[in-house]
Amino acid sequence: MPTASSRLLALLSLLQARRDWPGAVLAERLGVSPRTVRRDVDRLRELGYPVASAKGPDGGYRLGAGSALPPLLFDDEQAVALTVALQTAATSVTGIEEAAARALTTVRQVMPARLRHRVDALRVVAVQRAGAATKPRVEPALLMALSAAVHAREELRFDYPPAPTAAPADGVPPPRRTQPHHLVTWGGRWYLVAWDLDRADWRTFRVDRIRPRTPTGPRFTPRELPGGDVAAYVAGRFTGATGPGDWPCRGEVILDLPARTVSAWTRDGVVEELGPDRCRLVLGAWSWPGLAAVLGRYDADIEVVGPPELREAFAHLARRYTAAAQP
Amino acid sequence: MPTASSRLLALLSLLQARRDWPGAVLAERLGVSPRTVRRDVDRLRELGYPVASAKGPDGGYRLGAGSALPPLLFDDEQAVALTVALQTAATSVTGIEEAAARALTTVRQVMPARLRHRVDALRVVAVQRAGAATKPRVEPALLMALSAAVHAREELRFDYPPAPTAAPADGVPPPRRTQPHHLVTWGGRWYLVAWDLDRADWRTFRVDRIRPRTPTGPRFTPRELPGGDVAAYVAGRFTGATGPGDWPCRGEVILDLPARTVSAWTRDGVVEELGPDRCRLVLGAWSWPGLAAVLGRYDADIEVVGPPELREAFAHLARRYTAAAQP
DNA sequence: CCGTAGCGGTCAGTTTGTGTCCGCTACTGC
DNA sequence: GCAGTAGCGGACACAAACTGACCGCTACGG
Repeated sequence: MPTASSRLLALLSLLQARRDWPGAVLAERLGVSPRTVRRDVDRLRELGYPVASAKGPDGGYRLGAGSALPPLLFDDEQAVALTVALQTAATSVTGIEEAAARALTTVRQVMPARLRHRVDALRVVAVQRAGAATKPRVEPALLMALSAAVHAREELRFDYPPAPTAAPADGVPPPRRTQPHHLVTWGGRWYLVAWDLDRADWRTFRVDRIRPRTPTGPRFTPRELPGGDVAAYVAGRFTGATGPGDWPCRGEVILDLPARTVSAWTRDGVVEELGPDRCRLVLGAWSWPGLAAVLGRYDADIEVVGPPELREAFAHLARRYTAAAQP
Repeated sequence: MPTASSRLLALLSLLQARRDWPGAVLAERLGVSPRTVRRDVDRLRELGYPVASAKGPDGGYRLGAGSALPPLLFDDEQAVALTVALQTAATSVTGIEEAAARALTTVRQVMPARLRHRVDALRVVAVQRAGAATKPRVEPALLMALSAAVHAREELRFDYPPAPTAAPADGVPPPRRTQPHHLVTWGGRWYLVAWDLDRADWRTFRVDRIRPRTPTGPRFTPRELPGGDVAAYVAGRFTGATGPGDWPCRGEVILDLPARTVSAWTRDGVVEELGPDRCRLVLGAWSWPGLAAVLGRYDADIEVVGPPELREAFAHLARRYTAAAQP
């Protein structure tokens, strides 16, 4: 039998059972020398268990907070929030579902019995919106690394292979040099909002395509994001001007509908009121026919402001729809 | 570092998180050979942990119930998952963001310092998809009450006011009598999947409209959901037959595109492969023109299978698009 | 009846664990 | 402040274990 491993677990339960354990007693109980006990305690500490020790007479080892002692004082709402958030984590963020499940069982352990029961009773089924399976998985370590750079305000270099749809460039693109400002999740995908030092402009990078290079660069002083609000910036990024690989097509139309109605039905895009039953809509999409199709959703007369490609797409779709309407 | 001992703890943690773990997957996760995984499992069994295993295809390891686990600690991945899940909780579930934030600070307290720093460094901005603000807030207490009924298998009576869009009925509808089976979140909304005793059929209720009545009824024996899988049932509910207030229009078309391509671009809906470049798509929407418009996104020839309303909608949209294409 | 997946034996090479010995430091009580 | 106690940790040599590779075997499901 593997004496070392099982002894470690035994040591854990001994430390759990009593407040103070002199090293000599532990040595005897575990059948090893005091030196080995000290080594085992070290190992536990390396694993993260907070083992406190006191020197001098009445010294000894004791298991500190963090694993058992103070049952975590959650109120009911916190317990519900924890459970729901961890059980549905996969819906908004791919790639961490299993870690989230483990985290839930871990916190469960340090809860008072009453809350533990609540957690057990709360079983949530999070149904993915279809298409979620195709979302890229993001490594927790990568998230951590990027966020650490944001937090430390350290310049970040990374490789960023172009999207496969992009035209093949000549040779390997040089690494990006950036000042990372925000880590953002939007629609189940991760983005890094950063100032691109070479392009001297803000960029929104897909986290799953980022390959960080070491070492990180010097510290930088954060700039102010245009508009100040990250959420607004990112939301606008996907509807406004063409970003790197995002919304290659962007068009402008006038709809015979109240601005209120249109914005209620519009996920992204900019709506501007022109009259009680008339508004301007600027919207982005991956392709011109796609954009034209989306604009058809509004069941209202459409006047194309531009660009011409959008007009052509409407003509294209009109032909296709005419054909589809034939029995 | 004692790789063997910590690996045992990691193995325990993994086994807790999921029902079934193929040996090969565990081997990869732990960074050892499958042989060593088998040995580790043996060790756990020697230490008294009930690890069940199944041979053959779909085999794997699973942790039996009932054993007292050693105090497990958060590892790096759990810390990241916890932080991300709690910071982005509002994205998938409205109404718990504040409780989630408080829960995070509470959990933070029982983490080793190293992980605490990681948590602090991980700052995530969760950007709502537009339209999320209109999502109804759901009370944690209500979720808890419903989930408790599901867990306890107690029949549930509740008032369920009809959607405001429905025709005004005469008088107040009587309370629903149901056998609640699953609590489901989908696209930021909450649903209760239950067997409606009066209608003798399955129903999907919007949680935010449910007003429970007390007391709850007697215990019931769960029925089997058609198809067995809740996720599939709910997903189908919103794309298939008309549910309560969901997807009033549903149509079927054949597209000249590979099924893979279509499902990659389809949030909801059922895709069926008909050939290498041909597939059937069943999709739901709020209106016929809306459905026709969405189908235009795929930039492929469309053959309408039915219903006739969809064909008409295509003709309607064709006229509109022709007009829009005029300068 | 075949493919998958868990089971377990053997073996060699290497890593780790262990006890012993020893000097050091922190705390307590006298 | 001085002794005694108890935890800390380096060094070292020997023993034990762990690990991966390779093997054939057994259930199970289709």
